[in-house]
Amino acid sequence: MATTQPAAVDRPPTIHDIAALCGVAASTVSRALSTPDRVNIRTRLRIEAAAAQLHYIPNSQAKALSSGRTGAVGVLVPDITNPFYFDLIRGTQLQLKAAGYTQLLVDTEESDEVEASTMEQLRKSADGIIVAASRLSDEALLAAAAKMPMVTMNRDVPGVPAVLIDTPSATSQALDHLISLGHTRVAYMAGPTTSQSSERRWTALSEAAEERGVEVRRLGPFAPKTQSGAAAADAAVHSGVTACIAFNDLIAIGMLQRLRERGIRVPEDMSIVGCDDIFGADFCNPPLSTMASPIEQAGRVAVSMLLAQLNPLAGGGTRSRSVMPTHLTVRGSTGPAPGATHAWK
Amino acid sequence: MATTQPAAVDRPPTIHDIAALCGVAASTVSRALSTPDRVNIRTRLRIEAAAAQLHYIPNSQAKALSSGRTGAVGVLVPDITNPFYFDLIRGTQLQLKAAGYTQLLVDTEESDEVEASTMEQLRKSADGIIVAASRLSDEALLAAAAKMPMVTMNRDVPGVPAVLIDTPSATSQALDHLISLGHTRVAYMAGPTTSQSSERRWTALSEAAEERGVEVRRLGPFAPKTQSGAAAADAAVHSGVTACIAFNDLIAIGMLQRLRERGIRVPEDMSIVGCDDIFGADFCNPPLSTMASPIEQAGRVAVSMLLAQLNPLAGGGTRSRSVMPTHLTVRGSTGPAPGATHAWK
DNA sequence: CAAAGTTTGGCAATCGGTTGTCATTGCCGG
DNA sequence: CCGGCAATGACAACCGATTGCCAAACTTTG
Repeated sequence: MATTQPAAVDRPPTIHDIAALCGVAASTVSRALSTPDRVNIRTRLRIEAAAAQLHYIPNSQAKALSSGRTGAVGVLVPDITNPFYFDLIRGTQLQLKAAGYTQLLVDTEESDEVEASTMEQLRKSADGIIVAASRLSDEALLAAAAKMPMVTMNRDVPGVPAVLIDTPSATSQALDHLISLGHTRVAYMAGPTTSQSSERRWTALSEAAEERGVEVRRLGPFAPKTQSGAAAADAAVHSGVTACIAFNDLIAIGMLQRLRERGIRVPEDMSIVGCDDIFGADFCNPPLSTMASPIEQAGRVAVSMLLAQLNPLAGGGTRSRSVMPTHLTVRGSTGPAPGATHAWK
Repeated sequence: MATTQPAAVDRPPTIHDIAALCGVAASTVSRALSTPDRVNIRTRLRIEAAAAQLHYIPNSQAKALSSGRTGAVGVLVPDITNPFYFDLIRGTQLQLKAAGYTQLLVDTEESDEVEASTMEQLRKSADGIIVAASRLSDEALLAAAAKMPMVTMNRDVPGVPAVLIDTPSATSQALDHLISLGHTRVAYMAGPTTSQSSERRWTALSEAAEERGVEVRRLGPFAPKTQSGAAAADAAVHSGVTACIAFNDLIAIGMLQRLRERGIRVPEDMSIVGCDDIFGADFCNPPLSTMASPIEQAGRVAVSMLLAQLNPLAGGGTRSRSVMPTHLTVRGSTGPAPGATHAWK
């Protein structure tokens, strides 16, 4: 029978091939595969067998086109090479894969324009997006969130679901730590002015400083890269502080390198606290005291929140905000202030 | 006129909306936008104006479905959190974006199965793929390459275009460096057995050792993670060598940490050479001597080679192999062998 | 000025599915 | 034994573009 022969062509099988093989309509195959209950069990089994035999793989493009759902989620990060995002990306990747979604990772190059145009592009090719450290304005974010399901990371805009890392509270831990070591003049090495995280940290830090009666000055802004650490270190030394809390570990590590070059000892002459506990923070020299949090888990949570938006049917109230705890991890880059006397001496 | 009013609906505009607005057929709009020469210049301008006015954004799904081209390229890496891939990913991302392609990044979790199934999935949603450090067999890779345009990174399979990083030749530089420091007993800390890079390095290294009449032993395999460094360090110490060449910087950095814990000084008691010059290699303690190469550029080259396959029309003969140079960067983790006498003494 | 050649742009099929509509079938109780 | 209801599966429209084919309009040439 010429009509019964298995797909003679090389081209990947479609539901039509399966339909022909089983003697049913293509739509029946579609239903058997996506709405099993709406089809006779025997027919379904036949279809499934045929699909397996043909090594059928559904065409995601076609599926997306007709159903409107793409099965993909965009993940936007400002800088892929920033180690902070490694764990985040891995977290989202794992959780998305577990849910059968594909991750579309995009580096927005710390640019609000790239970010905006990417979102526009993704609007039709993703079911939702996760935006880390957005550079967009609150209004722009809100508008974008209205057009497609979205979860932000480290960006708190009312009305947009977010996963926040509680670094503000960690900054007071860091400050207390430094105070307990006798430091009274501390600097905050700020990140990009467009970074809300940096602003939030500074706010928390200056409030804490006021409560505790110590002086904290803000220096910068500095780009979140190790190269900026040199300028940051010089600024810190010039300002006369004995300890610094950096916007993130990249700046902190860069400072470590610069201070070493200049012969300024850490922590004897200057204490440094980073933020994020990125890859490298534990083996730099000296190992960096830093504010750590479960970043990979943050990525998973972000995905869960997004998927909850996408499939409201499933149980579980949709939380619109999730805060990840942060704690200070003390390593070798912080020590007693120069000339400080121990209280219990 | 009810018919002339701009798209009343909220839904994103399609070519049909543009066609209606201009009073032409949808196909004309399609041509005006993708084959400008085949349409009257005035019509084209009208269409372009309408498209701009409507903020038209072509639906990539639909485009992919009907044209067969998706405008996306898959990039498969075994482990996103390995810093080695940061620069690679950034290189591919930049070059792909410049060419108007989208990058689909997937972490294959060092698993050949995940890798294979990902390729299968990507077959319909990407125009080609770049596979870094594949865990697949030569046959499987060759078969996959026959089904879709592919470029491998650090994997040399005849018939499959590849970008290779010339670490083998760098290993002899490393060995010469160690020999010049008086080392005669050297260990190679191997990577995963499924990694062809590791095998190629070992082959080159043992040949070079034979030529130079020094002893090199192979230890391992070790997983390419800092955690494996502890076992590697212990094995190295136990074997009695005075210098190690590690499969990559992660292992080397892990060794550095372990040796420090055990009170073994680097480089006084043991010299360590890494490979890749990843983020962190310059600020670990001591800074790591390592074999460096232009990874980001390698990513760009891989993309160029793939795009050349996709658009054979454009000039430029299709190279099927590209080798990136590698050089030894000496930092603080290598020094004179214990008890060695300087030759010029 | 007509014949021949070249643009130009519309029609309709197609990509591979999803989904609404509806006819058919079979089972049930009355 | 028949009407009514649920289950089943075929048909066809549709998602938003691309593209082969062809007719109309225009240009060139003899």
